[in-house]
Amino acid sequence: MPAARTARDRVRDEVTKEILAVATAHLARDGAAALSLRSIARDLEMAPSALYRYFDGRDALLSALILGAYTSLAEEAEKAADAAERARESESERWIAVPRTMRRWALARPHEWGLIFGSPVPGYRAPEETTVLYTRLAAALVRPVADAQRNGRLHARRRGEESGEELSAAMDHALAPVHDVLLPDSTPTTVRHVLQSWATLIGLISLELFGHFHNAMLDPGLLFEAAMRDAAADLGLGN
Amino acid sequence: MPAARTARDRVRDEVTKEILAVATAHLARDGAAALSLRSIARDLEMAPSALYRYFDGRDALLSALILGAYTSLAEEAEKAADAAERARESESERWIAVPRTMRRWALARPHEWGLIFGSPVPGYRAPEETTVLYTRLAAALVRPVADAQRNGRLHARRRGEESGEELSAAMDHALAPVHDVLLPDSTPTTVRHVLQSWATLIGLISLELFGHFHNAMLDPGLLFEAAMRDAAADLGLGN
DNA sequence: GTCTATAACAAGATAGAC
DNA sequence: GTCTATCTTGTTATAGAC
Repeated sequence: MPAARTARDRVRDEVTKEILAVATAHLARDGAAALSLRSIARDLEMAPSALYRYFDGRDALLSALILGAYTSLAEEAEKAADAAERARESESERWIAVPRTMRRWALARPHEWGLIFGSPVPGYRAPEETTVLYTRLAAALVRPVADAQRNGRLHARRRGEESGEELSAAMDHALAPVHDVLLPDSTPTTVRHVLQSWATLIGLISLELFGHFHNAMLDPGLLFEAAMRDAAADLGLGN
Repeated sequence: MPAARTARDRVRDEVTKEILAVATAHLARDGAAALSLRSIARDLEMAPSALYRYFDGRDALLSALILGAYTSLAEEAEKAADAAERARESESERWIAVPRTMRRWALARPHEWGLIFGSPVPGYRAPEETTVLYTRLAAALVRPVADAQRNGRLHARRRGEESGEELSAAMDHALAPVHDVLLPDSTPTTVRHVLQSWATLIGLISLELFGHFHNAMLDPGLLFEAAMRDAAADLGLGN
């Protein structure tokens, strides 16, 4: 049936893109809270009500922006992971590639970072498709770990085990989803370290972006590099 | 001059408290974005414009709420640090006490956590007084580390040093503010580990609270405990 | 059917007169 | 303290143009 792309369809896509472009610009300038349909309509020189032909309302537009942010971040991460893989860098360098790219991405578009990792606006919960993109992002980050594991070149310190990690049973179960989807060949300890590194990574970028390092940590980038290096060592990635 | 606390002053304080109480309740129910002066005024059965006699506007009210959140969190953290100190627990247990309290606090009042550690609403930047409270919070967290250091019972692994931490110069400078204010007797490596732990701590709680562990990490509390235990080990705190 | 504009409604923040 | 006026916002109803 609709294999035919009518002229109207093309115009519709065009206008949709324009709306999203203006909305993204407003988001970057004023933040999500200040996003206003009327203001976007003014910029586009159309009536506010006309926007409703393209988006169900403010919430739907915001959802589209959230989805766009997720997509952009996931794609950037995958590109970085691919590049590091092709460049045959050391394992720890490959590991750091994605975090570094995420930080750069975040610094370039802080409000979009906030859309993903900031306080969720109650009501407009993230659209369903974001879970797929979240997984793609996580998979890009984890790829060097999975590769090293597969090649038997992962020499984890198993810090926890040394001191007798007794909670394995409950912990294993709690880690199962990530374990199964992202790192099926790895040990639970590796999965746990990956999750902790994920928290450190998100925490460092958010603290920097949200102003918590102001006058405290003078060079967040330096700390970030050191932290991700530590994470690589904890995971047992060679350099 | 106004050493005399007139009756009007007392009433004014009373009403101010009532406003803050209602505002806090609304915040907990609907989140910061939905905070509405009119709705608060309705609950208090007064005219919306009357609120301007007590707060300069919506932004000022929100600033007061932010300040309240900081105060509450800092006080809870200090109480937890005091209790752990009095209980003469092991050093790693003392270290975990404050993070554990922070997580509990956050789970009980997620919107207030978002006010402090979530995406900042552009415009209402945090009031100046928050820096003092932020320092009190950090000092409570760090107290066991400083004590162990002072008693010569800190056996840091100095993981970074082993592999030749060449960036000491720039890193030392970047760490200086935290070093001087919070941990003057410690090594830069300890300060760095504290900052990384801080990021992990904030990251874990935020990820949990903002829904990123939904269907991924089934028991965030377990991961939190393990991560903070790891942090204690990295810092060289005995158990 | 599809798009757009006009107009209207409800809710909100805020300033000023009283 | 209140009331009123002005401005902004999201949203919808309606009617006309392609």
